Amino acid sequence: MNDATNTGAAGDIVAQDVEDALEFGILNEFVGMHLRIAYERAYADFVERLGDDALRPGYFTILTLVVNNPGISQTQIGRAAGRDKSSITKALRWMEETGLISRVRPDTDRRTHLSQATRKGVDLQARMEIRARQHLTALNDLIGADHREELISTLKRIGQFSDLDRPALDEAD
Amino acid sequence: MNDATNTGAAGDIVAQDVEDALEFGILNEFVGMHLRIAYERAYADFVERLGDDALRPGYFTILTLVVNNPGISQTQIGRAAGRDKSSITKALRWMEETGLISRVRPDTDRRTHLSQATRKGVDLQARMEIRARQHLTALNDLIGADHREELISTLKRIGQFSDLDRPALDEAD
DNA sequence: TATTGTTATACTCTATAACTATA
DNA sequence: TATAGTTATAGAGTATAACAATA
Repeated sequence: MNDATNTGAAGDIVAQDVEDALEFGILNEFVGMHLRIAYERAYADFVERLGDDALRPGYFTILTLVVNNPGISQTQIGRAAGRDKSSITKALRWMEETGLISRVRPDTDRRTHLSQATRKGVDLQARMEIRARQHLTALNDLIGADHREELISTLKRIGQFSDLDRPALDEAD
Repeated sequence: MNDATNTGAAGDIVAQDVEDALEFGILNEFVGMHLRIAYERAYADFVERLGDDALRPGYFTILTLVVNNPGISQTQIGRAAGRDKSSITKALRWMEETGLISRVRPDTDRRTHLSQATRKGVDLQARMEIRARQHLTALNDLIGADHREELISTLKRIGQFSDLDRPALDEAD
């Protein structure tokens, strides 16, 4: 690691030679940064592979939940996708207007809106799922067949992580 | 999986009972969604653990790169952090004004700005790194000591993934 | 011609809080 | 009182494109 205690005297500063020579320090272990970069790459690959006219990953997630769970509510969608219910409103409205889903307010509880996919929604989801599987196959080539399940279960554990579960920590590493 | 081919007749729709009963379908394998959720949880834990007055993860990443690589340029920081150079400008300007870093335009190439941390910047980074390691320790408890390296190397591989490396894919799964 | 850093701008995704209508 | 969904608003994080200075 380089000496970084110089307080700012400008004369002796020297440019870093090449990118490869950089020191990452704690960033090598900084899971959050690697999660962000990996997420962005996965997102971009999905969009490139499915084309600009297809639904984006977030909407695909919602539509897939509706297709697989006719009668799902907006709140349930939010919980399943790890988002606040308010983040789902616009997507569902758009899907209803576009004819991908229909929503019903049941007499037994007129607060809730139960969503189900229309034929058009089911078909779109099915077409997208084929492409999505190609995307996953490409990712799996990177991940390695024997590591895939472990990766996903690890990500799920991190996703469920909350400060409630959190053990008290008094010292570093 | 439920029958989802209903085209919209409203009478027979039934609410999903409980969240646990939901069908995720392809979403179970949908790495991108799990990456996003895991990233958000990791980000939130970092912020909670370090406090509101500390730098956020993005700025911590930049400051750490500067501390570990005196003389690093803005473009190098961007590449190392997986972001466009334009996304770094505001952070570096702010850190300079706050006295965390100083920047020098060398006579050998007056286009570039070489950053180095001041004493104040080094101290802040060191204090934050202690807390950041507590955050990583908590994450590692979830990840499992024996899975940590593999997780990070997998995330790095996904992060470097580009359509250039991408093999042609003609069929699903 | 190419590169560094800057600026203006805009986009995506998401949450918070206040609201309504129901329960 | 509590819950489902809506709305308005705002924030974080980031990229694109055009630009000036410099190489």
